[in-house]
Formats: sequence, structure tokens, C-alpha cells
Amino acid sequence: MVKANTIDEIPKAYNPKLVEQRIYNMWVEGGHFTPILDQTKKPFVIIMPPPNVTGELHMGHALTAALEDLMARWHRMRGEPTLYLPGTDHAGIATQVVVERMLSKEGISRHDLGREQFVERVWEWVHQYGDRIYEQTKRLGASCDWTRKSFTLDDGPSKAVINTFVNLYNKGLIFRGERINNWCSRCETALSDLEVFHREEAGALYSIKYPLEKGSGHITIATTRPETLLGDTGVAVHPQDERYSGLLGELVILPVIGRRIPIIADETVDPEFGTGALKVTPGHDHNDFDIGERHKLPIITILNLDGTLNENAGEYQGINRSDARDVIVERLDSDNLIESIKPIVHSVGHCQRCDTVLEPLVSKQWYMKMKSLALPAIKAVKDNQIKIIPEYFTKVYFNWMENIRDWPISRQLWWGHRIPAWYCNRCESVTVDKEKPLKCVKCDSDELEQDSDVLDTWFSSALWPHSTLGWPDKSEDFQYFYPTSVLETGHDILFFWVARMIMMGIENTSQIPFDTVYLHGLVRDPEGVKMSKTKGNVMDPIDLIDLYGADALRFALTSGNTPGNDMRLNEQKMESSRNFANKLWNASRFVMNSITKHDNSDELIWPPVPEHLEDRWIISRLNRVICSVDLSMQEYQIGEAQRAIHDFLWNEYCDWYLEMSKVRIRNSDSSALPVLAFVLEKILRLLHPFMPFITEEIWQKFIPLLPCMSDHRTALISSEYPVVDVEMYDDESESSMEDVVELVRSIRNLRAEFRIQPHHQIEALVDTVSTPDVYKLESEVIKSLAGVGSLKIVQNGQDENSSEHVSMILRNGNVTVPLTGLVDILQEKIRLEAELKDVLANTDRLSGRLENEEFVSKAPQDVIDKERERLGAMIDRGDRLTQTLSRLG
RNA sequence: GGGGGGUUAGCUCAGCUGGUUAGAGCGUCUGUCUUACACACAGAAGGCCAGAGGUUCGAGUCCUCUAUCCCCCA
Repeated sequence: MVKANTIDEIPKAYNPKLVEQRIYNMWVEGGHFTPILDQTKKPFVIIMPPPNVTGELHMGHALTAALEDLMARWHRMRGEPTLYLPGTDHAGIATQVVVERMLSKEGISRHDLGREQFVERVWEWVHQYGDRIYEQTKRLGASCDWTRKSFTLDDGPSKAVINTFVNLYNKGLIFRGERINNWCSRCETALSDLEVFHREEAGALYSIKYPLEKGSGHITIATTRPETLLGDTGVAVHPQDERYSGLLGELVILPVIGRRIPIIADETVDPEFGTGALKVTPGHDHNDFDIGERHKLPIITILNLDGTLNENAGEYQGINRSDARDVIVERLDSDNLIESIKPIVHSVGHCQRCDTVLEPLVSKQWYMKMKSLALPAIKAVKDNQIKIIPEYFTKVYFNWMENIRDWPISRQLWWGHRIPAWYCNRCESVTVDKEKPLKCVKCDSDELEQDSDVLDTWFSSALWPHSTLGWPDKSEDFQYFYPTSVLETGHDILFFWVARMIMMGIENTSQIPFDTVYLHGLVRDPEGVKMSKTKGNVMDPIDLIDLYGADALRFALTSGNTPGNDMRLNEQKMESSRNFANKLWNASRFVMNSITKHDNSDELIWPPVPEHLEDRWIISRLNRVICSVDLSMQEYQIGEAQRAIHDFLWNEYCDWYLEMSKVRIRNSDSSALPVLAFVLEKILRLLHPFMPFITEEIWQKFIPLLPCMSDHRTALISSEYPVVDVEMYDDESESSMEDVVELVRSIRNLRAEFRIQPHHQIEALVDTVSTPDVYKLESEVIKSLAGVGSLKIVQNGQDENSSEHVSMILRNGNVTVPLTGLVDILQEKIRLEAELKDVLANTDRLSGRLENEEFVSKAPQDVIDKERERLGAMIDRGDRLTQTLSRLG
């Protein structure tokens, strides 16, 4: 037996800095993160949501990794071949913006470089910084299989993207068309609805007179965007609006431009808003586009892609859209056409990436038809093939999926998967293929030019669960690991990512991509405000790891965290998590030291056979905790599982069992040692998925001290998660220990109340009918933990209530403590009477319930039995209180 | 306008399918550096579970309405 560690060598406080890096390297070098493909076992697979390759680890990533790694480690310890696959996302716009900003510091734009050189510069950036987020993820302790890490622009995922595009094009589900879109004039690209961030902003509602063609009258329209009138092709009113019914079909003369446009009736016009007359600009408003389609109004686009007014703006061509409003309003004013300008707060769409105000704009884009893809994805969730946690998000999912709209998938960017479509310079037909076609399919011309656009990044993300595993090839990984198990991510990307993965997974593989979706909430700052760089309230996970350790951060993020709900992170949570780690550290220090000090640790019986009451109790309790942790984990009640382990370690193992064991150890009785060790070792296993570093570190120090263990592995990470042994449940020992704990607490309570010095030993007399043996058996423990010098246990003795004594009522007896000169009889009577009042109230409540015939006839028998038992105990307690009081006189 | 969620101790939050006198952490108060841990130990105070109805033998938990806050979609 190696006696490696004495207590002096183990630091008094846990220091994560000395541990984490070393332990992580050990795991990697030991190959613990790479699963062994075992065809007889069902694997557990989590594909990590790929962070932006140029991004930095933020608190959302930390929460994601904490939860995913927790699940991965739990399943791995349950013996399932576990794959936690890491990867990064090329993040089209975000990355392009970052590199463009860097270039602008050098005074150059991407256009100066040209497409090819620009993309090269982005790759340089990726090669330089792309691993940073991986290194940060490692610091969290994520047990990812780094041998399988994947990047959306790698050959495999790229091949999947091209294949998918071509397949869907051939099926007619991808098409090119001219529609109204959200256009970011800074990024110079179209965006999907999901990439639009709406914000309430103060603006103005302009009422503008549009003169009628006939006569001298006019119709007044209301708009928040007067500059777009340059593109107006109609004025719409509600069909039932009597104010305007006589004007329907008339023409008005569009101010500034002088175009004749019709007055039409459309149901969607809100007569209550503004003047009830709406200018219709199909080229620059989503709603107007629809109205225009219904009434066959022409579409006039007035903007260039860079946000300046185009030739349709006539004399105003070339001015920027931000100046256009002022110029147009000025002009209208001088033409005396402005009736009023009123302040208004309205919702304005912004680019999610660069915050530029978006412009609805008609442009030619590639689209994916979503309705038919959505149907099987809806069905998969309806049929419970895919379970969403928390459940209420299924409603949100259905709500979105059932109203799904076509997805614009082309982006006018340079960084990303280039669309595999080629245009013929001669006949203008399009050829879509996996590789560049040699000739135009129509006219045989070889003058082909590839579409300059790239695909929305989410297009490749949507394929992630299968593209990372080798699809479209039938690779070994794909066949073994797909479909995956759990998709864990923030609820904010349910539509962006999760829904699309379900649709594309089913479309491409005919299988669901995962059976469970676990959605977490936002990590907020201590005031409950969303963390953001601009607000400056971000907490850096790496800073917190440096300060408190990775285990503490993970524990803080998962404690009391329920699926879907936002949580606040603050210093107190970090501290209490760190303190918990330190508690474990010190309990372990005690146990290891006790074993090391013991002369014949080789003789320790292993696994221990609990005979002593205390041992039977702690092992019974351990098994109940194992059972409840198992149940909670299976139901994804991670916070509950964590709380159960926390409470067991701190409140039962440390506060009671460990303290009680000291009595035996002091008396050279080594019988508690194997149990101390056994329970601690189980706790390390239970806690490992929650606090991987510290548990592994302790385990590595601890195992060499123990007699040969049956399933001794090289590392805790790969050892077996505890399984409940219901044979070890022991109601009798649990009940007995409750009596002991109650007695100790009662005496401590009296000591505190009467301010007895901690070192001063007192006498105690216990009078009990039912449990004298337990008190006798545990008398040394009771004396030690309650500071009692002399403990007398009698049956049916006489309480000695007087100015010299004070009594507490136990559930199976009374305890009396002599306190010479300290007792105020009046105060004692008040205390006991208060307790009696409480007891009598409870007696009434319970007997009332039991006298209720409906309760007795309708409630289940076990509930009734419990209530009867409680009533009996309550009456007994009341009797003894009354006796004690009567002796006080 | 449509949909979803929150409201429980001073603060931050748990509380699964209804069943003891509703829990934790932090904070507060009183003691203690008791040879694992002061990142600790012992003890204590503190809650009309947002409000009103209803279902039930029994409601923090289920239903309806109200108030209030937040999120998503249009």
C-alpha cells in the first residue's frame, strides 16, 4: 500500500490553478474523450453548437458547454460510448465584418483587395485565431472529442452543403426569384426575417397631401417614411371606410414625381391608423409588396444597393437614404403638401450583425421553399419522436413552423459556401451542379460564370448533425452515431437553428437528427440585464475561471438552473460554488488523512459491510441519493440532481457522519474508515459530471490509498456512475439516526439559548420509553456532538423541572439539562406554552382532517395512515408538554 | 394584434405527475479560529406562495379572470 499523501502535503484550500490544466491534459492523453465504437451499445451523442470561428467564449458558450459536458460525462460514466463533437462556424457576416474592420485600419476595403485576396485574408485570420475558442472551451473542462473537431468550411461539411443545394434544386425546393427582402446597405447583403432585430424608436408620422387628378381636392396619407413616396405606385384605403368610398378608382398625382397612381381598396389597411389612407410602395415595404401583388401595382425601386437613391428618384438621384428624408420633407413643405408632423414611437428593423437600419428592398435571391420541409418536422415533434425540453417550447415551435415562410438563402458576401449555380453568358440559362459544368446545358456554350453569392451560414449549420459525421457518405461514424441524442442550445436559436436542423436532417437522411432538444435560457448580469459588449456588463467566463475555478463556474451555472429559464450570475453564486468545492476538498483531506494515519489500511474491508448504526444509516442515505439523482438526471432535472448531491455531501456526510466518525477514530476503532472512504468515493463519482476537475484530482490522490477496487479504472472520468442498491435501504437506521440528531440538536439548542460556553460540558438526562437502546448505543456521539459530559438515559423517570433544570420535548421522550442559576421559570413557561399552543393547533387540524368522512373515504390509504401516525405523535407530545408545564407549577 | 413565460423569505432562485407545519444559497442576528474546512462550525429570526373566484377530502402545484413584468412573432 502506497502512503502517498499525508495531510500536510495537500493544501488546506483547493487551488484550481494547480489542477485544471494538468487534469485536462491527462484526460486528453488518456484518450478518454474519444469513444470506442461498440456495435452492441447505443451511443450517446451531442454535437456542440458551433461557435463563430473568430468569436470569443462568452457566458452563453460557458452555459452551453457546462450543460452539454455534464450530460456527456454522465452518459459516459453510465458506460455508453459517448461522443461530444466540437466544431466552429464560419459565420459569414460576422467574420466578414470583423476582417473588414481590421482591413479598414490599414485603410483598405475588401473591394480594394478583390474577392480572391479578401477570402485569403479571412483564412489567414481563421488560421491565426480560429483555435482560440477551442482553447477557451477546454478551460471549461469540456470533454469534446478533439480528434473529430469540425469546421463548416471543411471539405466534409462543404460537400454536404453542395449536395443538399443540388438535391433541393433538382426537387424544385430551391429556386431563384425576385421578392422583397431585408437589405443591409452596410453589409450589402439580403437577410432573412430572423436576422432582423426590431427596436422601438422615436420617429415622426408625416401626413402628406396627395392631390387628386380630377378637381382641386386631395387625399391625405400618413407615413413614417416620407422619402419612399418616390416609389409609390398606389394609395390604399379600407373598403368599408366611408370617408374615401367616393374616391376609389380615382387617380392622384404623386408629389415631387408627378406620377399618376390609383386609389385602391384593401382589407389590410387600418382605418384607425393615421388618416386611414396608406401610400403603397411595393418596392420598399413588406406589407405594401403584398398589397401591390394583390392589385397588380408596378414595383418601383428607388434605392441602389449601397443605400443611395437611384435613377427613379429623378433629380434626387445619388443622395444617401439617410439624407433623403430631410430633402423630400423640405420639398413637400415648400410645395405646401405637409398637413402635419406628429411624433410617434414605432418598430424599426436593424441588422442583427451591424445594427444598420434595414431597408426593405426587392432583389433577386435564392429561396428555399419551406412548407413541405416543415411538415415532417412538425410531425416528428407531434409524434414525440423529438422531445423538446422544456415542453412549452413545443408550442412556440409549432407556432413558427405552421406559419413558416420561404427562406432567402443567398447572401451577397464573399466569405462562405459559394452557390453552385452557373450562368451562361450567351443564353443566360442557369446550370446547377455539384461541380462546375463544362458546358451550358442549353446552348453548349462554355462561357459560364458562377453565381457570386454565398449561402446563408445557417444553411450549413442546418446540416451540422449529419454533415459533421460524414454525410452524404455512409461513413462508419455516420452509421454509428447518427441520429444523435441531445441537441442542447439557447432558446433564442430555436428557429434559426434547431427547427432548420430538424427539417434538413429529415430531408437529407430520412431520420430525425436527435431525439431530444434541451433549451436553456439567457445568462444575465447581477441586475437581470442581458449581457452585451455595448452595455459593458459582460462577465468573461475565463476571468471567472481564473478567479474561482472552472468547477465553480460550472456549478454556479447549473445550480437551480431550470430548462428554458433565464438566470442571473453574480459573485455570491460564484463564491458559494467555490466554497462547495472547498468543502469537498477538505472532507476528502480528512478522509485521506484518517486512512493514511491508520496503521493497517490494507486490512480495511472493501467494499465495506455496514454493521454499525451510523454506517448503515449513511449508506442507506447514500443509496437514496443515488436513486434520486438518477431519476432527476433522466428527467433532465439537472438542478435538482445537483442539489441532492450538494445537500448529501454537506448536510449529512460532513455535518453528521464525518463528525460522528471522529468519535470512533479517536477511540482507535477503525470500523468507520472503509465506510468513510466508500461513501466519499461514491460522492466523487456522483459529482464528477458537475465538477469534473476537483473530483478527478481527489480521486487520483484517493484511489491509491484504498484496497483494490473491483472496477478500478485509470481515471474517474471513465469509471462507472453509481447505481442504486435498494438492498442497502435501511428504514430502521434512518429512523434511529433521526432520534440521535434530534437529541443532539435539542441540547445544542438549549446551550445556545442559555449561552453556555462551547467548552463547558453539561449534564443531560434523557427520559424515553421507546428508544433507550439507540441513545445508549450512540451515547459517545451524543456526548461529543452536544458537548455533554455526563449523559443519563432512563425510562419513565421523573423530569426535574425547577429553577435548576430545563426540558426539551423529543418525539420519543424528553431531555432535561441542569442549568444551575440560569433558568428563569417564567421564561421557560412562556417557551413551553408557545410550543404547546402550536402542538394543540396541529392536533386540532389533524384530528379535524381525520374526522372528515370525505377525507377518510376518498384519500389514499397511505396518506390516511400517515396522518393517523402524526396525530398520535402530536397528542403524545402535547401530553408530555402539559406534564412538564404542570411540574413547573 | 397573435403566441409563450414570470410573479414563492431582505436578495437570487428551486419546488417533477396535487398529499407532513413550503426549501436552498447569499444576506441579517447570536456565539465559536472545536487538530478536514473561518471558502468554516453551532444556533436563531424571516413567507396570506401577486390578487379574486373555481375544481378537489386536500391547491404554491390544476382551471378561469384580474393586475404587473419579460420574451418571441406579425
